[in-house]
Amino acid sequence: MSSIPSNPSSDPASPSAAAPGASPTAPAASSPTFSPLYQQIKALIMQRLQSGEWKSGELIPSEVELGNRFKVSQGTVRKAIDELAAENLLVRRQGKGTFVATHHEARSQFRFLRLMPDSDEPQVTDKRVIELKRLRAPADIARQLGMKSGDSVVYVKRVLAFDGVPTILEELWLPGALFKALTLERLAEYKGPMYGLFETEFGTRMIRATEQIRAASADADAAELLAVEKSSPLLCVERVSFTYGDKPVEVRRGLYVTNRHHYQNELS
Amino acid sequence: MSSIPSNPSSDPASPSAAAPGASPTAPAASSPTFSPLYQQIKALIMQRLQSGEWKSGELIPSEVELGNRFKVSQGTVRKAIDELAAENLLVRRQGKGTFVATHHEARSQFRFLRLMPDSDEPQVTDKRVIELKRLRAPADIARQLGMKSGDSVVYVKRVLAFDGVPTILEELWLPGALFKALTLERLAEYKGPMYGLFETEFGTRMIRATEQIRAASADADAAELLAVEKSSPLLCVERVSFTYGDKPVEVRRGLYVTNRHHYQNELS
DNA sequence: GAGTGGTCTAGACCACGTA
DNA sequence: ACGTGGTCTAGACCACTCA
Repeated sequence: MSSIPSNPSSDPASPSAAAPGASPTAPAASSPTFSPLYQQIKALIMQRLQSGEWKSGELIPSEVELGNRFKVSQGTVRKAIDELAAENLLVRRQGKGTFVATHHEARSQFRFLRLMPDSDEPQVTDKRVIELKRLRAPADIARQLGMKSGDSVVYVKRVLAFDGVPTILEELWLPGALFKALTLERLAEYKGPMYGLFETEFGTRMIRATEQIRAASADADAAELLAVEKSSPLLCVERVSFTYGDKPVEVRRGLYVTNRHHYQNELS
Repeated sequence: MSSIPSNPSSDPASPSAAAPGASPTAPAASSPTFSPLYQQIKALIMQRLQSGEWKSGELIPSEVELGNRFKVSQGTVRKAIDELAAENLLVRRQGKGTFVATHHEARSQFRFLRLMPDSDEPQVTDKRVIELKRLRAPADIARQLGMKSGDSVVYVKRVLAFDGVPTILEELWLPGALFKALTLERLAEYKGPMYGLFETEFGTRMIRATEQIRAASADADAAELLAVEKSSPLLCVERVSFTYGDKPVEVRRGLYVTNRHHYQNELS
C-alpha cells in the first residue's frame, strides 16, 4: 500500500504547521514555481486519471484514505477533489464515494450536444454513418490536432436525425495513432454516445472542448444529406476536443439545421 | 451593529456542535426544507446585494466581520462567499477584501459578448443607436420578460461595427418600469459596456443570461444595415438576461455577421 | 452499524496589499 | 505593522447508502 507521492516532502510525520511548498524547510529561491498543497494533490490525482490507474466510472479511494496516502489532512484532499468535481473529472456521491466521471450518462450528453429542440420533449435520435476512412491530415486539421501535416488521421462523416428529420451533418478527424482500430461497423452498431465509445474502447476521454460557431449556406452535398434547399442557412459549428493534459484529440465540424432546433448556451 | 440574520437560531452563544438546520433543537417534520448553514449565509449575502445595501464595485465586510455578524465561523462565511464568487456575484482580491462584481471591467465583457475576431488582436468598436422608443410589449416579449402583453417596454435598435465593419445588428426590449429614464442620447454618448450603464444608472445588474442560436438569412433591412448581400447567412442570437432573483430584465435579438468573426464557446 | 461524503468549527500560519 | 483573503489542520457531527 501507500505509494508515496512524487511529492518531495518525504518525512512529514509531524505535521505541526503549515509549510505548504514542496520542500518543508527552504522556501528556496525567490519564485520557484510554488503551489498550494491541495493543488499538488490535485495534480497527483489527475496523474492517476491520465495514466488509467483509475478508470472512467470507477470508484476512487475515499478522502481519508487519500489523505493517509498523501500525508495530508482530509480537508486538503477534499479541496483538491472539489476542484476536480467542478471540472467534471470526478463525481461525488454522498454515502457511496467519489467516482471517475464517464460519458455513459444522460448527464454528460448535454455538455457536448448543445442543439436542443425548440419544443421540449424527448425525441428519437437516429445516427447514420456515411463514411469512415483513413487519410493524411490536411494542414489545418494537423495544426489543430498538434500533429504534422500528412500524419494519419481517421475521418468520419455522419448524419444525425431527430424524430426522423435529418438535422446534423458532421465530419470528424481523429488522430490515427489512437483510433486505428475504429471501424464503420463498430461505430454504426454502437448504441449510446460516441464519446462513451471512445472512452471505453479507445482509452481516450474527452474532458473539454471549444466551439466556434458561424452561419453558413448549404452547399449541394449538405443540402442533399440534410434534405434542405440549397443555400439554406445552417449553423456551422467547429469543435476541438481535448483529453487529459489539454491534448487535442478531435476536430469536428458540424452543420446544424436550426428550423426546429437551436443551439443553447448559458452565460454565467 | 450586528443585525442578526433572519436565521431562527437566535442564541448560538455556545456553538459547541453542528446543528445546521433552521431550528437548533427540533428536526421538526420529515422534510421541512432544510439547508446547510453556509447556504443560509449565502442567501443573506445575496439579500444585501439585491437590496442594494452593498452596491456594485463596493467592498463588502471581511469574512471575520461577517462571521461575527451572522454568528458563524469564518470558514462557513468563506464557503458561502466561495460560491458567490464562482457565480460571478462577488470578486475576491487577496490582501484587499471581497468586492461586489461589476460590469465596468474588461473581464466582464467577455462573459456577455461571445463574438470574437477570427484573427485576434484588439479592434475598435463603434456603436450606433438607430432607434430608441417606448412601446407596448408584444406577446412573446412580454412572456419572456414575465410581464403582461401590452405592458410598457423600452425598445432599442443598434448596430455595432468592429474596425469600421458593421457586424452586429441588435434589438433590445427592457421593462419600461425599470428603464423609463433611458434616452437615445444617454445611450449613444455612453462610453463603455451597456450593462455598466444599466448597473450604474438604473440599478439593474445582469448576472446571468441564456442564449439560443440559430442560422438565418439577411432580410432587406438587415442587409442594408450590415452592408451585406440580401439572403446572406447570419447568426441569430436571442438572449434573455436575468438579474437577482432570476428575474428576466432584458430580451435581446442579435444578427451577427460571421465572415471575420465567430461565436466562441467553451464546453467544460 | 460501518463507511462515505457533507457541514461546521477553531485556530494556526502564509501571501498579499497598504499604510 | 496590520488587515485581508488563502491554505492547512484536527476533530466533531450529520446525512446518505448498503449490507
